Amino acid sequence: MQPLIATLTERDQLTDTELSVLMNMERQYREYPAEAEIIPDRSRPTESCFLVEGLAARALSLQNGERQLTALHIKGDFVDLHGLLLRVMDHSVIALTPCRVAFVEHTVLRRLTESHPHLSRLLFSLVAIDASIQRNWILSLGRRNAEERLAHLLCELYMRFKVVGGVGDHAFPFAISQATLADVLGLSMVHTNRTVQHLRNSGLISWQSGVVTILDWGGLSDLAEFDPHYLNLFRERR
Amino acid sequence: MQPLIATLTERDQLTDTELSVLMNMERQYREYPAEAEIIPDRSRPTESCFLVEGLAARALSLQNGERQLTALHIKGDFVDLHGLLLRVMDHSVIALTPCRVAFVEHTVLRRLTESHPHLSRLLFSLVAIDASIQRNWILSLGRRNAEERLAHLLCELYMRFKVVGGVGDHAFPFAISQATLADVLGLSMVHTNRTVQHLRNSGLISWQSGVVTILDWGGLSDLAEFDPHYLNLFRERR
DNA sequence: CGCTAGGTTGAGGTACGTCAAGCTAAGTGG
DNA sequence: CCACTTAGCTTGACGTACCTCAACCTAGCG
Repeated sequence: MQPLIATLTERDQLTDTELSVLMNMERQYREYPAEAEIIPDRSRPTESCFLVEGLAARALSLQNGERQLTALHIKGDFVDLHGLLLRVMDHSVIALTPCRVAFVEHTVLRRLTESHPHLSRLLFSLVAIDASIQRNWILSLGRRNAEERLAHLLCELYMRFKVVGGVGDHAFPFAISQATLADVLGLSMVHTNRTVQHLRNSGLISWQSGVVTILDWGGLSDLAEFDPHYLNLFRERR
Repeated sequence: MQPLIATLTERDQLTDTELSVLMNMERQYREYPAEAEIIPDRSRPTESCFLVEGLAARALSLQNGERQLTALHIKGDFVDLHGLLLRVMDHSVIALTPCRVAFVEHTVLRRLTESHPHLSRLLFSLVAIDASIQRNWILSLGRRNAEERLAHLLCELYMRFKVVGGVGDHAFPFAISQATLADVLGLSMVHTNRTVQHLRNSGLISWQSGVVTILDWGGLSDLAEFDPHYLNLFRERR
């Protein structure tokens, strides 16, 4: 529960009642190996889920098999809250690394949203923050070159990881293959590789055994024109 | 009010009470000329708005002045519902053509969401549908070439226009410059021009005096691999 | 009649993609 | 301990989808 609570309290204060509502929320934990499908496209989930551990993604594909990941999720992210609103999935959610996921019945969530309006708004604001992140990905894909795009992604991930903890000094776990990263960046694998190497050779980052370390935060965030505002990492009456 | 009600009833049935709540919702209309800023970036709106007439967009920019539009909005779209959740804007909303916009105080909306949970969910599901559209733009920008990207956009817009009416047979108003379209597609103006011409010369579309006509829906939607499912254009208990 | 915004065209450059080969490290079986 | 396999990373050569620059064209408008 810790990561989800951290994600929420970063955005607004929770009352003791709200905290205990969350702590006591009926849920079921499931484990997924890397590459597993957590929620299939076109399914009609009857429960929503949040990530407790691991890295997951939303995936969309073309008929020729090309794949684009439209969001990356880390522990604390309510991955599928919008399933509560949309009913039929328009994309799939997959585990990129082994994942531990907590599932909550829609009925439980719906009851919660009706009895705790503030907590409900706070939860839905996570959906809005996700949308805000997606807008920034659109900006990256449309107007940033490969290097800037990767730099921006790494800045974003570091800031998000800092909220839920478990990161070292400017370092965070990122145990995915470059082929997967290519599906995030909308690039080919080969060019992704060259882009990663370029950031490494510029001394901006290191990336080894599944851990990214940002060696020069100023340099990387300047290159990316990174402005964390869109992540809503501030307490606000919501 | 008609377009908003059409947008909502396309997704779920409204009770008479909900209809009258909407009809009687306090609101204020404002007009904007093309290019005007409807909601500035970094502002803290105290009201949300929906489009009654015209074409609007969400805009994000880089320091060098390059611009990316992250969403296109037509009449009936609740452009800024998420301002209710996020407080500080992370992008600007601009009028692409002359726009008529209805503003509703956050206090009014908040009261509504607390007294009418179903209507509230239905409104928030519009936010989720926006996010779903954004995911598809990410797919387009990451994995579709210029022609497929434009084809997909036009298919999407036609389907959305059909819901709110006022369109001819496979035709809809699209009175923007190719430079603006380039900012939607993440392309240069020159290449956008060539892409438009190519679709025209293939006999798939015509685009003149601000009206796009899809001459060959099958051809265009095949080219785009368009599947309207993500627009949630079906009635569903929400 | 001239001005202007927007559309069109051509020529040349570049950031990417594709293909194909080779490398490295970790795991597997003998 | 050593072949052998495999997944992932790396490199080079070459192709192409897009970008940039710059000119010109067109229709609408004062």
